[in-house]
Amino acid sequence: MPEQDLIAELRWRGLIHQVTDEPALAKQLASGPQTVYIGFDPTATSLHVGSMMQLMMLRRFQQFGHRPIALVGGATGMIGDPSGKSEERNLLTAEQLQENIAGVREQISRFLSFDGDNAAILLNNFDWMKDFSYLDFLRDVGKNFPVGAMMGKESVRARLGSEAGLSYTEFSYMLLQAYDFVHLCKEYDCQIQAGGSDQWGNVTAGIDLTRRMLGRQVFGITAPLLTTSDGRKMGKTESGAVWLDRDRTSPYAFYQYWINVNDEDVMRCIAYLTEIPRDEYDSLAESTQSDPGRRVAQKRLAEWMTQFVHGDEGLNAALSASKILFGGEIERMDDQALVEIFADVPSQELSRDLLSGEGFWIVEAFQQAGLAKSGGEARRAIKDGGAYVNNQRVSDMDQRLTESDLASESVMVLRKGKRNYALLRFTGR
RNA sequence: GGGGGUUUGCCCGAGUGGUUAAAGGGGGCGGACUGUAAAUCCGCUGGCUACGCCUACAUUGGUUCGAAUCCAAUAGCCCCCA
Repeated sequence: MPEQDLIAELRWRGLIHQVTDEPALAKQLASGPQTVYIGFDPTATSLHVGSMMQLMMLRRFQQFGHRPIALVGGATGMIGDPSGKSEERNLLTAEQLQENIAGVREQISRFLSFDGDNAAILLNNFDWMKDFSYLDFLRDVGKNFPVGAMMGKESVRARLGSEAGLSYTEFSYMLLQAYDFVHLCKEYDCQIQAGGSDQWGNVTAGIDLTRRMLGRQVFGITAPLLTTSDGRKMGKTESGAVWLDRDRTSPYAFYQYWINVNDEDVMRCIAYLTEIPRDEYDSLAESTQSDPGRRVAQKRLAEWMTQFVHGDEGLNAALSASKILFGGEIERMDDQALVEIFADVPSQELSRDLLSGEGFWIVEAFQQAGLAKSGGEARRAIKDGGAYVNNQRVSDMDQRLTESDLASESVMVLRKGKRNYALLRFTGR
């Protein structure tokens, strides 16, 4: 692919929020392969969909022949970036940080190519920060930071104006990140730092520092944040963030998240997060416009994302689970298949004896399954017509469950409302 | 330190002696509609061995046949004077 198209590619996808000296950067990009870096905070053992933007950004650079550096913030993670945070962060423990770094590294490595002329590089800034003494750092780096300029940064101003305040530690964060850029520029000839728009302050701090310390012009480019049309951050559900790690967010839940994206947001997600090309994008946009009910764009987005993050088998699992959970009869299935499909659903093990004799009272069953906090709540669900056993509505308050109500050898599928499922497994004797 | 006010169910907020498990709104949960959406509409929203019983209106103790409603003390919050 011709290098000069990168900017155009990023632009039509809406991925350029701010750039420093765009004409010079365009020239630089056109002059040959460049090295670009993005930092990732090891705040958890997994990245979430918010970080996908950054990951994809590196991929896009790589696809256009540039060399990406993914920097895991082992050192900066010890401090905590105040950008966009309204309160002082708790410091992570050393062990926690180690685990996080390992998890994040593993994930990043899955999405970049480590072969060829422009093989990606994975670094940890702890490696060059660990031997930097406090005194040396103050003399070499700190000296180049006018406090006035630091005070002007949005991330600092926001916090100083609030009750939460800002510790010296977090105040110093930007020096560390800025120095990363200097280091990468010196050691890897890295001249571009990318990131989310909340990183603008840190990025420009790095650019200034590089100019002062190395006398070199380097560039910054930030992408917009992934937000919904009403301004909220995307990638959050009631139960928390949407993670890339299948143990935290199953392929099914991941798929469902994207399927449910609003019409107003879906095209932006496709542009920002996928590599679906322009012409298909246009036809999806057209379809969303003319026939929103079919949700062609949502399906494509969910499919692409799930496939990309969880592979073919992840996507297949998500698709088959979705099919059953949103309609299908549940009958004559086997334990194995049921448990797989309902992998996300809470389950309870109960004694099989409950099913013999009189049977197991439906109200009690819903309580045990965790679908109702009290008997009253369970009764209400039944009265309101919102209680289902194996996807069939229950109307009789006094119903007793027996072996004939099992959906498979030992499992019963209870549901309250549209989507609240729970499994009861009747085992033992 | 003195004076006044306030305290209600998940939240806000009516209610000043008896059909009050407590108006109304929000939220939540169901249902209908729908596109596994949004909007809209409807129902439910203390517990239980459930047409009955129990526990609830800051806490404790009183008055009364009967109190969330009256009295007293205690605690929290708010305001005014010093």
